[in-house]
Amino acid sequence: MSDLLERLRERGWRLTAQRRVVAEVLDGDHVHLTADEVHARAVSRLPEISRATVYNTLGELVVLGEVLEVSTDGRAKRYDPNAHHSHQHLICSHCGTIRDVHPAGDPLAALPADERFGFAVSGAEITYRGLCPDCH
Amino acid sequence: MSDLLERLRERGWRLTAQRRVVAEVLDGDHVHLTADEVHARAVSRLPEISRATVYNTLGELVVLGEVLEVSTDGRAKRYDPNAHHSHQHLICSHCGTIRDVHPAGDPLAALPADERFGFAVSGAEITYRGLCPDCH
DNA sequence: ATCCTAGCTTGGACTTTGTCTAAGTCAACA
DNA sequence: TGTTGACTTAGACAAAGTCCAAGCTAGGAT
Ligand SMILES: [Mn+2]
Ligand SMILES: [Mn+2]
Ligand SMILES: [Zn+2]
Ligand SMILES: [Zn+2]
Repeated sequence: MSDLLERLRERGWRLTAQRRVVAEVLDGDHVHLTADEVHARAVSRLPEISRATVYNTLGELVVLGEVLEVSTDGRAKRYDPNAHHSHQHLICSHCGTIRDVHPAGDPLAALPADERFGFAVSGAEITYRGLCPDCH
Repeated sequence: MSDLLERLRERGWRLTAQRRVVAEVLDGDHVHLTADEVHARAVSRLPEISRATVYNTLGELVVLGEVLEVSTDGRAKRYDPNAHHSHQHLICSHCGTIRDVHPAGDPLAALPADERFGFAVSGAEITYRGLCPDCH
C-alpha cells in the first residue's frame, strides 16, 4: 500500500495525514468496507478526520482506478482495494459476507452478438449468491 | 398482469385500488422503474396513493417472487416485473439505459468448486456494461 | 344489506447514505 | 520562512427508504 502512496505522489497528490490513514485502512486485498466503516477505522488512528474527507478520498481513489466501488445491495457502497486483479464477488444471502472469486473464462464471451443490441459492451460484473459455511 | 392480480388474490391479498394501480404500472416485461417512478405513474391514476404504500406493495411483490429488485449502481433500486423468465442486464455506462439480456449457458457453471469456499451457491446476477447505440 | 375487524393506507417523522459549501488549514515549493 | 492553491472541516442539505400511530376499507360474517 506504500506503493499506492508512491503512485499517488507521482500523480501530483498532496500527501496529507488523512489520505495516508485512508490508504492504511484500505490496506489488504480482501477488504470490502463501506465509507462509514472506513471512517470509523480512520478515526481510531486520526480522531479529527471528517466524513467528507473520507468520501472525497475514496471518490478520488475510484477515479484513479486504485479502488473499486462495489454496489451489491441497495445499501451502502463498498470500497475494494483489490483493483489491479480482476475478480468477481460471492456474497452470503444471509449474513452478507463477501468473498473475492475468480470464475473461469471471460464473462463477456457468454453474451452473444444478437443479445448486445448495438451496445459496445466493455465489462461484466458478476455477483454470486448463496449461503456461507457459517449460515447453512 | 391480471394473471398477477389473480395469483395475489389466491395468496390471500386484499385487492385494493392501490395494489391494482401498482400492478398496472408494472405491467410489461421490459420495465425497470425506481420506486419513485412507480409512485409518480401510480399518482397519475390514483392521486391519493402514498409513497409508503408503493414501497410496501413493491416489497411484498418482491417477497412473493413476482417482482425482482435490481440494484445496479448505488442509486435507487429498480423493480423488474420480468421475474418468471431468468435474465441478466446490460446497462449503458453513459445514459443508464437498461436492457434485458440472455447470456448463453449457466452462469454458475463458470465458478469452480475450489472458488466456492464452502458456500452453497444458488444464483448469479450479471451486469454487463457498455455504451448504447445512442451514446457512442 | 349492514356490520365488523384484521389488514391496508396515510402523512409525516426519522434514518441512512451521500453531496455540497464556505471558512480555515497546511504540504510543498521557492 | 513565506506563500499559495490544494486540502480539510463542520454542518447544512438531499435522496432513498423505513417506521409508526391513526384512520379507512375489503370482504367475510350475520
Ligand atoms: Mn473484491
Ligand atoms: Mn430485467
Ligand atoms: Zn453467512
Ligand atoms: Zn446510452
